[in-house]
Amino acid sequence: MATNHKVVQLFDAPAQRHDPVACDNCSLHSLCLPLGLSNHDLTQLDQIIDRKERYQRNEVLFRANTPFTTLFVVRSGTFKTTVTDSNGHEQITGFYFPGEFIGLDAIYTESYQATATSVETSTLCALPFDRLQNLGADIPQLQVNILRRSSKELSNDKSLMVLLSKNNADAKLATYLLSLSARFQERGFSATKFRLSMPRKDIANHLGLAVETMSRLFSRFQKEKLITVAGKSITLLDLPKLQTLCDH
Amino acid sequence: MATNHKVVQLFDAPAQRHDPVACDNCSLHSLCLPLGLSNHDLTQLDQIIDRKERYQRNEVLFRANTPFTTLFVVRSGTFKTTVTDSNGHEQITGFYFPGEFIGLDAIYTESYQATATSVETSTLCALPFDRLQNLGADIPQLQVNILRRSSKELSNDKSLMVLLSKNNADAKLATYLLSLSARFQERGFSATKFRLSMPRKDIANHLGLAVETMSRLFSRFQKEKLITVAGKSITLLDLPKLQTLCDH
DNA sequence: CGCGCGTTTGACATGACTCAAATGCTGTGG
DNA sequence: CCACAGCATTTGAGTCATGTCAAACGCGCG
Repeated sequence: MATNHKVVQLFDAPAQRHDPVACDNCSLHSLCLPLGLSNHDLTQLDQIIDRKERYQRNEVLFRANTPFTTLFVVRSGTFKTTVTDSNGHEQITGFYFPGEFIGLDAIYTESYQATATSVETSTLCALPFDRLQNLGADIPQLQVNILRRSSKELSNDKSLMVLLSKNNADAKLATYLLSLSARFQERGFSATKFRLSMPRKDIANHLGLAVETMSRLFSRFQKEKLITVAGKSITLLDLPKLQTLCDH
Repeated sequence: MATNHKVVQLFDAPAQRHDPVACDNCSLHSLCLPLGLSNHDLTQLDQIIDRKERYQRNEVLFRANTPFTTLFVVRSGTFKTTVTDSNGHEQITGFYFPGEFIGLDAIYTESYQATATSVETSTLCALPFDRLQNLGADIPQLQVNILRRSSKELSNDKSLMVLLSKNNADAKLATYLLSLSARFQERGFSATKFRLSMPRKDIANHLGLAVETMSRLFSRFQKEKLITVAGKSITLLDLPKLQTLCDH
């Protein structure tokens, strides 16, 4: 088995299959920065990457308003980013799965804009930004790849904004589930059966809904045979119908 | 006078003051790509920029799902981007003011993710992306600047997501008004008195509210002496109180 | 086994949407 | 210059979805 945990962590498998010490044999290769880089350039990139140890649940990776030094790429597990308003109310601005970048929005301001926390046991790669920029001056393709990642996150965020401006809870949840589905599929996992690594409370917060509404939605969607949920595992039964729910 | 229009267009002034034909003497210089570039590099950048003619109200700049070729920078006026779901319902994903980039989210997908439309009479600079990339290979600082712009928009979008997940209309409008205020101030305009170039309907749509709710909010905010509105012009009277409204 | 937290379910209040209509503004043509 | 058409904005009344409060339930962890 790929893991010795009692419960198979959805995203541990690919990272551990090869136990990557280099980008070269990382299963996330094609989702990440190495894309299109020569072997020589890849070796240079490899040398500046710090492969951090394991994060347990709810450990803080960095805090909002601290100096930006490092970009992170999730290798396994899940992270979330949160901002806290002056009332102390927390708002989750994003979940991050393997191959996704954390901290891109801090490049401009040179300080992290949100607090990043692990949602479950997770690992990641750390890319010191100054060294990455030095490298980028010699490897234009690397700069392009970083920009492309940033563009991709922009594109995601726009979709999320559309999701959030829907004034209909059904549409919000349906859209969110399909977005998860697409991201999992992109990573070689099932598009219809996956594990919700984050608690209901976090999904609700992220979607701007009350936990109770979330829970009721899960129940109703199940009654309507759109999904089946059992604790953290979920199966999407009727993708087309979920799709139509998205459009109000 | 800087303009011969009957009504002074808020953002016409700076663009017309110097009537820029080159980045060098453009008043948006410091907000835009030229930042930190040598004169030599700037000349090269200048040469690939196409300074488009004037757009009238409600003209389409590009449509969603068409091939991405060009980044745009607003020189004067306002643009908006919209996505349309399969029900034909439009959602405004962003407004763009002078010095802001349109199309950054299309770099990854290589097709525009939204339709861009002028909100009022506007002008812009067009940057062919392939030529920009060629130039970037020789000018690392240019690549960095583009990435920084992209990062800045990410940062903006995250804020907007926080705004949209608020389930309280007062907070949404207050946050939005303060965000406009900050952007105007950044461009050297008053932080408390400005013109809403977009119709109420568009603001409502952008914030995920009904037009009627928007209108009622404006009325109530006025009654509570937080703002004064007269048609398209608005004055923020009580920034601190607006600020507290943002936090639910 | 029992505690605590995450989740579910119920009852109720309320804020925002919908529908409807009045009013105001803008641009156009006579 | 005025009249009018069309659209944007405002205001009102009523409904409904979602939030809030409260309590029960169940699962995981110590």
